[in-house]
Amino acid sequence: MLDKYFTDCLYFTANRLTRVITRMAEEEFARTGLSPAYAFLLMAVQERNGLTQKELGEVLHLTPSTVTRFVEKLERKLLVTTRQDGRMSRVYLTDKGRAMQEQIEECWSSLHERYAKVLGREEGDRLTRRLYEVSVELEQA
Amino acid sequence: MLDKYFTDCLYFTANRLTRVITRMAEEEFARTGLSPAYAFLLMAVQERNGLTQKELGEVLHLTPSTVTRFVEKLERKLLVTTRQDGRMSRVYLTDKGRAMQEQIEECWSSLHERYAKVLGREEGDRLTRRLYEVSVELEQA
DNA sequence: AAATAATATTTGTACATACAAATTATACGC
DNA sequence: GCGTATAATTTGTATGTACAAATATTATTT
Repeated sequence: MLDKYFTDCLYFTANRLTRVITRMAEEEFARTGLSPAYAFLLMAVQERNGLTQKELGEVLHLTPSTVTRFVEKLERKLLVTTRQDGRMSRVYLTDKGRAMQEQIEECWSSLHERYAKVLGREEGDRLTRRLYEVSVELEQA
Repeated sequence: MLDKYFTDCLYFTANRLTRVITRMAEEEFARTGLSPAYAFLLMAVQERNGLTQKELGEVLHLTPSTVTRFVEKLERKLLVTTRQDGRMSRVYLTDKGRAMQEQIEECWSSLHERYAKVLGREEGDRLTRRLYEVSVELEQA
C-alpha cells in the first residue's frame, strides 16, 4: 500500500496533522477576522504587554522577520502599537486590541473543545504536551 | 508563565513541531536539490507510476492546485512527465527521476535515524503513527 | 572618543500552500 | 446527438513563513 510509505515518516505526518488542525483553527478564529497565528501573537502581547519582538519570536517560535511582518499587519489593523526602546521594538496592545481578547479566548476554547470531542480531553491534552516536548527535544538535534 | 498558554493548544504545538521537523527534513534532503515535499511526491510517483494528479493529492494530502504547481516544477526539472488521459493528467517518472530514487530513500532513512536517535526508534514510530491517526480522525470533525 | 563588534530589527526575495474562478473534458438526460 | 451537469485540472491571487543581506542601535575595546 502506498500510504505506508508516508505514514511512517514523522515529517509527513506532522505536516499532515498541522494542515488539518490549522484549517480547524482558521474556522474557529474566522469570526475574529484574524488567522490563528495572529490571534496567538495578540494573546502573547496581552500576557506580557510591552514585550520585545525578539521575545515574541521566542514565545511563538517564529523568526525575527516573520515577527516584524506580523506586528506590522496588526499595527495596520490598529490592534497593537510599537514603541522603540533602544534597538528593541516593544509591542503594546491598543484598546481595540484589548477589546478583542475575550473573543479570542472564546475561539481558543471552541477549538479546544472541538478537538477534545474527537480525541477525548485527556488524550488531546496529553498529545499536545507530548508534541511540545518532542519539538523541543528535536530542536537540539 | 506565558508558555503555558500556548503549549496547551494542539494547533500551536503541531505547528511548532512541524516547523522543527520540516527544517530537519530540509537539511537531510538538501543534497537532492529538492525540498522534502517534492521528494515525497516523487516517491509517490515511483510507487504508482502513472497515477493521476487527483490521486497524488489524496496520497500526499495536498489540494489540486498545489499538486499542479508541484508537478509543473518537477517537470521543469525533467524528473517527471505528464500525459493527458481524458480530463485527467497522469504523472510518470522520467529516467532522471528514477535515477534519483535511491538518493531520496537514503535521505529519508537519514531523517528517520536522526529523529529516532532523539526519540527512540519505537517511540518515534509510535508517535508518527499516532499523528497520522489523529490527523485522519480530526479531518472528519 | 573612535573603531569595531555585537545585537535587534527591517527589507528584499522566495517558497509552500491554499482558495476561488476559469477552463477543459467527459458523462448523462432528453 | 445536443445541452447541461459533473469532474479534473489550471490560473490568478493571497498568505504564512523563512533566509540572507541591509540597517540601526548599543556595547566593548583600545
